[in-house]
Amino acid sequence: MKTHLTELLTTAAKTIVSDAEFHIQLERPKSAEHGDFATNLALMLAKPLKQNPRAIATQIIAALPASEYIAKTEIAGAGFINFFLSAQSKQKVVSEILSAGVNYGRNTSGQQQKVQVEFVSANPTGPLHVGHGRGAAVGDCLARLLDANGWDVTREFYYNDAGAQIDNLTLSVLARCKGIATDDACFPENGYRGEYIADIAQAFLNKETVTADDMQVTASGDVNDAESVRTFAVAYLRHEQDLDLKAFQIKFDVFSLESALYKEGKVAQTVQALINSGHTYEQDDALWLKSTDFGDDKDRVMRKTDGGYTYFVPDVAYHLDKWQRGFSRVINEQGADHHSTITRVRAGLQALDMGIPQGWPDYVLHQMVTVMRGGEEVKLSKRAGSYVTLRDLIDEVGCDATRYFLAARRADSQLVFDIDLARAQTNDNPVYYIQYAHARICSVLNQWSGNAALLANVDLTPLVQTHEAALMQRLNEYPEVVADAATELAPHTVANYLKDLASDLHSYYNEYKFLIDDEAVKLARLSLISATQQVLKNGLNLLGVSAPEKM
RNA sequence: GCCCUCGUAGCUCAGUGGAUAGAGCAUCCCCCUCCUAAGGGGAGGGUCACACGUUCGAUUCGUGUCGAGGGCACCA
Repeated sequence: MKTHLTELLTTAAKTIVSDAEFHIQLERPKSAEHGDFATNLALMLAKPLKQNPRAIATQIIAALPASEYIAKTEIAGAGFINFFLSAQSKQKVVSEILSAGVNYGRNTSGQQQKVQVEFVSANPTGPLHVGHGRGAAVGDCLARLLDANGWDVTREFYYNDAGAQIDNLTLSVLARCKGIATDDACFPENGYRGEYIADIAQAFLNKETVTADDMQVTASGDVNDAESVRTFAVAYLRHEQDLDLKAFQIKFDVFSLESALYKEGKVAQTVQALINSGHTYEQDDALWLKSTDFGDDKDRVMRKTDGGYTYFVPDVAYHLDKWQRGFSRVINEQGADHHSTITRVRAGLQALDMGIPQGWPDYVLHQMVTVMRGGEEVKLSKRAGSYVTLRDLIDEVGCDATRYFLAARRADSQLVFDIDLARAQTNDNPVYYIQYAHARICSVLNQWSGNAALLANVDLTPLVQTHEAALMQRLNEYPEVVADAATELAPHTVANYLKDLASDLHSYYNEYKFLIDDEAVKLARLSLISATQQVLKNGLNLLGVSAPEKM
């Protein structure tokens, strides 16, 4: 419809502005009084034509080719042209949805190009916390959105399993094995003090076996074998995180390990490639990258005087690996506390001189999450010690509500997670509000004894009420929401849309009855709510939230 | 000190270079003989942090100030 209107306006505009440059902007007015679509074309042409915008609007409307889809046009405000669509063209969406089913809203703009979404990527040093949960919800939703837009999506999780944090973890577990209390002076100064460390120590002493992804590790039980403690602790925590992810219903296609980059020589190769490209230099017994050549505010050390690499070197190696695996597009979803790595990783990749685009990869950063209960901030978890775990949250409010709340806000604004609200089974809670709309429709359709398959072909002309028009208009917007959310990398817009759609449905539900004697009106209405049910389901699926048939 | 993000109703948050800035909660008033009241309708509530620019038009774009959070190591 948008395309159609754009064509009409282009034709009309050409009769007024010969060859001048203009482009058609169409928007959906906030108020129904302003029609179904509006354009500011006359306002934009006012300056070059040096004419009153309303006068221009009159000329445009006069030059507009006739269309069966448009019921009325009018000039409003400073010079807006408002379009009112015919009832018939609004009704079309219902049969479109019912015939497309789960595919309604999907498009092929991604042309099956490969895209990788890397998210969560927690260090294997503890259970996942709320922040990881936000990354998981946003990242998974991004992946679903890209898939819906025709991209070939790979979900990837990267483990920093080779750095100082892991040494720290090892020391903490060792201390626990030896029975050193967390408040003892002998306990590692920056050690991990959560209860889970004691669990790992106990399991290690019991010589247990743990499995994570593709690895299986059996503990030696020997407290003098630090290497065994290290591998066991990492495997144990990866397994824990696997369980966290499972509880959150998130699946990854690929797990990448930092340690593997070292083992396979990719870190060394990357360093050599950087040296060869001439963007490095030796100074003070260290190897430096001239990252200032690529927009960084200072040069960065790559190899320390002790011979070890700084953390960003494996990061560059990892991203080079992504590039070589054929991901011309990569989106990294991470906490905003990592934003300083962006410049460095990109600088490192530029320094390789391998034709990697300047702005590659893309980043989506999320801000911090504060958890509230009973009006007070929740900071501690018994299991993890210093932070609220994702599992605590899922156990308390459920997977659906957790996913919804963590994905329903703009990633770049700070998020307050209100546990009481997420638990509430009332209209306070947007998750239930949306799911309830879906369940209500299911209930009505169940009570109707007819054949649902026939609804795709009923006569829709009885759908003339204001509530029906509003609902159809909303359903019509869904494909744009899916497309825009992916373009903007903004999953939260899907959540907002669903809330609005549910609201339209509830209003309609309260105003009219569906199971009535008038067969023609009944079928048309059932058809409309059936289409609404489909879109609610498709949209909830993008968020990874279930669409229950009963509540 | 420098860099990044944010600042919109009492609270949690949407939103947009354009028409009277929206929703939910909270407050107040209404609506089940009726397909799920986990619902609906209505009222009140705003200097879109502040200032100055760009623009026909700025809450939206730019600069500065203030406030919140984060980042600024041969830590990860």
